[in-house]
Amino acid sequence: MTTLGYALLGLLAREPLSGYALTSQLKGRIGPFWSTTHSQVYPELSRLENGGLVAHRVVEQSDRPDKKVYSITAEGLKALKEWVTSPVEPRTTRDELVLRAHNAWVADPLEAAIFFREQERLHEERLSDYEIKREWMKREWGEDIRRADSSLFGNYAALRRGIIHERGYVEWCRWVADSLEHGTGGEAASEVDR
Amino acid sequence: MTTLGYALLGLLAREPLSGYALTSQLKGRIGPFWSTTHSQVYPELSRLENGGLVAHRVVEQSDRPDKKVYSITAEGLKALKEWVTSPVEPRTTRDELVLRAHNAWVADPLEAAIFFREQERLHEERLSDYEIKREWMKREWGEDIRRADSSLFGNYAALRRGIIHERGYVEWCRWVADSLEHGTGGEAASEVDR
DNA sequence: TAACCCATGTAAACGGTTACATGATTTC
DNA sequence: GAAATCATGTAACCGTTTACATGGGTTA
Repeated sequence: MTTLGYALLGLLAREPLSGYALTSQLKGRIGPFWSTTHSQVYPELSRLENGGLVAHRVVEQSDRPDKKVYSITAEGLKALKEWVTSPVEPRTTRDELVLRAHNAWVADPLEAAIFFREQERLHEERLSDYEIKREWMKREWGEDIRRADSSLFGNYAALRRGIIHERGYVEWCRWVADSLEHGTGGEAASEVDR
Repeated sequence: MTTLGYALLGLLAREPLSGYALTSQLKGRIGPFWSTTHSQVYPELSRLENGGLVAHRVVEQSDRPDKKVYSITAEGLKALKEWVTSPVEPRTTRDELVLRAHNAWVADPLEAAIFFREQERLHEERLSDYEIKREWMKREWGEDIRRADSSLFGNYAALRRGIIHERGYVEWCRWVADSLEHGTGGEAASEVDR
C-alpha cells in the first residue's frame, strides 16, 4: 500500500467521493502536506478496489457526465485504522530553499537577501491565510475540532501543522535575510539570533 | 538541471570531492533536507561533466581503490550562483505524519496519543542533537558563521532551519498528543492551544 | 572470519508529474 | 466565442530507491 492510498482512504472514511472529487480535495484540503493529480488517483482507486478496501457504484447524471462514487469498506477502515499508529520509516524532507541558503555565500549577498525577503513575505501570506481558515474553523465547527473522535479534529490538526510550519518558515527566512544584509563585512553581529 | 545537481555543485564549490565523498556528505551534512544514494550521484556527476560544470582527475591510491576527484569549473560556479536566487516553482511538502493526524479520529484515541507522544520524543531528541551541533559550530567557527560570504554561514543556515523545523515539530506533536488525551469526551478543553 | 569502509558503476522498480485523449455543460 | 468545470482514463517521462555487481583493505 502506498501513502497516497491511505490519503484516499482517509477522505473516503469521511464521505463517499468520486475520483474527480478526491483529486479536488487533495489540491487544497490536507493542503500543502500531500497532493496528487487525477492520473495518479484513478489507477490507485482500481488497486484499492482490487484489494477490497473500497467499492464503487455508478451514479448516473443527466446534466453532467456519469461518475463512479467510491466508498470505504469495513476492511478499508480497518486498514486505515491500523496504519495511523503503525511504525514510521523515516523519510527525507526535501527543501530546496535550505539548499539555496546553503549556497547563498557564492551569490551576491544583497541579491540573496532580496530573494529570502521575498520568500519571507510569501510564507507570511500563506500563514495569514491559514490563520483566517483557523478562525473560520473555530467559528463554524466549535468544540468538535477538539474531539479526538471527530474527523473535524483531523482537519484542524492538519491546519495547525500548516500554521506552525509557516511560522517557523517565516522566522527562518527573516533570519537568513537579516544575516545576509548585516553579515556582509566582518563587523559585530546584532542579536537577531535565538 | 536537477536540484540534486545543484546540491552537488554546492558541495564542490566548497572543496573537490569524489563521488563517494559527495554521497557521504549528502547523508549527514545538509542533513535532513536533502539526501541521495551513490547510484544517483555517479550518473549525475557524468551529466554535470558533460555540461562542463565539473571536471575530474583520477587520484591513484595504493592502500585504497583509485578515485575520481571532481572539482567545480568557472561555468559551474556561475550556474550555481545564478540558481541560488532564481525563481522557485512551488513544490508540495509531503508529510506522512500530518496524514496520520488527519485520520487519527478513526483510531483508538489513547493508542494514537501514545504514537504522537513517541514522535514528540523522537523530534525532541533530534532537536537537542542539532542544538549541540550548533554550540559546536559557534565554538569552532566563531564569527565566520555570520559572514554572508563564508561557506560556513551556509552550513549554519541549514542547521538553523533544522532547529526551527524540529522546534515546530515537537510543539505540534505535543499538541496533537495532548488533544488526543484530553479530547476523548465532550468536556471543556484546556488551553494548550495557541 | 565476519562486518565495515572505501570506491564505482548498472539495472530494475516505484511514485509522481506532465502530456495525450475525449466530450458535455456552464460561466464570463 | 473562450475559458472553466465536471468526469475518466492512458502513456511517457523523470527523479528516487532498492537491488545487483565487484573487490581490496581494515577493524572487531
